[in-house]
Amino acid sequence: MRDVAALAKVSTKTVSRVINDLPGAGPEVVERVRAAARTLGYRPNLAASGLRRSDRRTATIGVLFEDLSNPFDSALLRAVEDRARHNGVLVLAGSSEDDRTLQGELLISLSARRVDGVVVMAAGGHQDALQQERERGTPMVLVDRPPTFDGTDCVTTTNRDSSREAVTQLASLGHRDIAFLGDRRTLWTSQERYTGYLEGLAQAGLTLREELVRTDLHGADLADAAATDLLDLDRPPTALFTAQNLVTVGAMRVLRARGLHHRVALIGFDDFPLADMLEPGITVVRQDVPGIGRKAAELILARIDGDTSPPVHAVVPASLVRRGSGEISPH
Amino acid sequence: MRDVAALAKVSTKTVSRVINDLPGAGPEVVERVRAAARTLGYRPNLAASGLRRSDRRTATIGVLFEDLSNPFDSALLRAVEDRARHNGVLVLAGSSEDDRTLQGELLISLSARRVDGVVVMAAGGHQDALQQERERGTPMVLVDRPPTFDGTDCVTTTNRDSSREAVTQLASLGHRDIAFLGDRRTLWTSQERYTGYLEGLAQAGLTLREELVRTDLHGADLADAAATDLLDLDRPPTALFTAQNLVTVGAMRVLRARGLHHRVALIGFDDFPLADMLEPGITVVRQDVPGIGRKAAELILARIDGDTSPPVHAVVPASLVRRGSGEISPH
DNA sequence: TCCTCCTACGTCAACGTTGACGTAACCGAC
DNA sequence: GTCGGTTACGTCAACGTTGACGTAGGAGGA
Repeated sequence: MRDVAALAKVSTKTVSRVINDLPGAGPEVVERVRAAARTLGYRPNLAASGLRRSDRRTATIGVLFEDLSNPFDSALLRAVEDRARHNGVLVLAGSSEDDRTLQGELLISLSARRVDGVVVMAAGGHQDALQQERERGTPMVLVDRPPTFDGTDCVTTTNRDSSREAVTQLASLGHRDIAFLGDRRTLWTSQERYTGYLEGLAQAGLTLREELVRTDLHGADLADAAATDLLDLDRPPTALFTAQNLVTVGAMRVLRARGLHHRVALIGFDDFPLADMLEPGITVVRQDVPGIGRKAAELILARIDGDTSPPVHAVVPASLVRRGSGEISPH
Repeated sequence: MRDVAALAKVSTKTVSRVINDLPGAGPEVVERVRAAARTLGYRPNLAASGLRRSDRRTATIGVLFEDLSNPFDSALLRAVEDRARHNGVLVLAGSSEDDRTLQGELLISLSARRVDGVVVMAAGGHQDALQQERERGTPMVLVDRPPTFDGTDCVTTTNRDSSREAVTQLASLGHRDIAFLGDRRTLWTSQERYTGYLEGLAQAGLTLREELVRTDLHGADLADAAATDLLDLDRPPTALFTAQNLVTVGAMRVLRARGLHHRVALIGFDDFPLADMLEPGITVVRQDVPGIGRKAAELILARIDGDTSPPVHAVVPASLVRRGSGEISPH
């Protein structure tokens, strides 16, 4: 900046005025400064600027999801990024692996970089680190899972209602033995979807068969094993409700391996690419991922802009997409 | 920091020493400072620190890919992120939409935030903005596509050789009418894969039928239309080589719609989730995405650490994954 | 003519932190 | 007892930028 000022024969303050489009600089001075900045390849230092400015903004938000290579997470990131860029805000992204310790460390890293706010997919278990960061004043929006503490915005989907709808649909086709395959029980979404499953059973007048419920299926291998085990039961399920996308894929794989993919019904929570191209197409509960991301971004940007209205829990509706696998009757 | 110093009854310099684990602070002073920092919830300001430190690092790198919601890009991001985190480095991520203007703007945003280096998937066309940023001294690694200027590291895959291998495989089954469906011709990868296609034809003694070559298929809709058009030819292709993952999906969709998915052979460039679960399984050229990401991250971290060895063009081998669709004979 | 107001600049200090350097106290050696 | 060296601190300025404030010169009105 000093070099630019020297080349344009003005003070650094005037350079500051020019690059920030502030009044108080004559037309030919503006042109001189612009030219000098161009020839020197000058780029303002946003960190130094933020240090001095009164609002102390970095125009950067943090995004802490579970796994950025998961299609759900990356679609969400993209939606947040698009909305943020609209405001000139960039995104510092990290994967927490659903590990509280790692999430806490990443949160500290983001905090040290003075992000203006964070959008977090909370890791399972207690949320002490999140709550602490929130109480330090960091604007925060949780996505996918709600906070266990007060005063924080959050955006989720209709986990329970949509799960109930899926199970009701299966029951209406005559299924009486509907299995539940879920992700880790520590996750709120898993619990909600399980509750929806129970509600669906109850609504259809079906009794719960405990042995048809498998949870903590973290990863495709565990899902494979659980599905295999279920199909080996004396009275195997005629329909599966898989409550997470990787679990759905694992179950599908097992059904195909056994040639049962046209005989056992399957509804999965979360859509995934190519679900429509399989034989049969996979019926899923589709979340409105761009909608969730956009909403989360709008909330965090509003909070950063000083919105102090009461915390919001936005629920973005999911919808059942019928493609065939969920429309298979029991025999 | 001043508050911590006051509470611990030391100078800010001593606080600095303690939080940076520098010598020159007695054991009980260290403890007092740590306690004070804890009770006040103090977080060092990395921006201010970087401003003053001699190396001027922000421990942040920029990642500029085409579309973070594309599985290829997000897997790459994740690989870079993992390797970077290992060094305490965080990732500022952005999607360029393959738009040079947008990419340039994002590059300026990253530069203003003083990222230590950038990993870029160059947008098609000229790379003036990239070159300019590079010449300003920003460490840079290109992925997926090489630079059109000198002095910059890059990591790509075996586009040409693997494409040739795919076409050779189809020809060896007796296919003589092999179509090429490619992404935008401005992309280096498209050109390389097309060259590989030509080499494969030549190697098999086949002559090129120009009408079987369709390029600039940006997006699934264009791929659909091109595939439809090809299959409507008087002498339609008996095999398709699709040179990008979205194009592959579009072609698959058309083949299925026409009931030709068991009759027309298909090999795609880039693997995608569930390619193995389709009927038939889709034969693809699989890139080693984690390998590419790791290599790119290692290169940029090394450059940031002052590695001045000559620029590297790392080529990470891809491999042909046979799943069925590429093993269909012509009648 | 003189005063006021505005415009177009410049000067200075401060944002939070650390490098360079200073200093007081203590240690061991001669 | 003095001296050189080490340890454990503190002081000061500077990183790149901007808010607060100052000032010179010109325009406009009474």
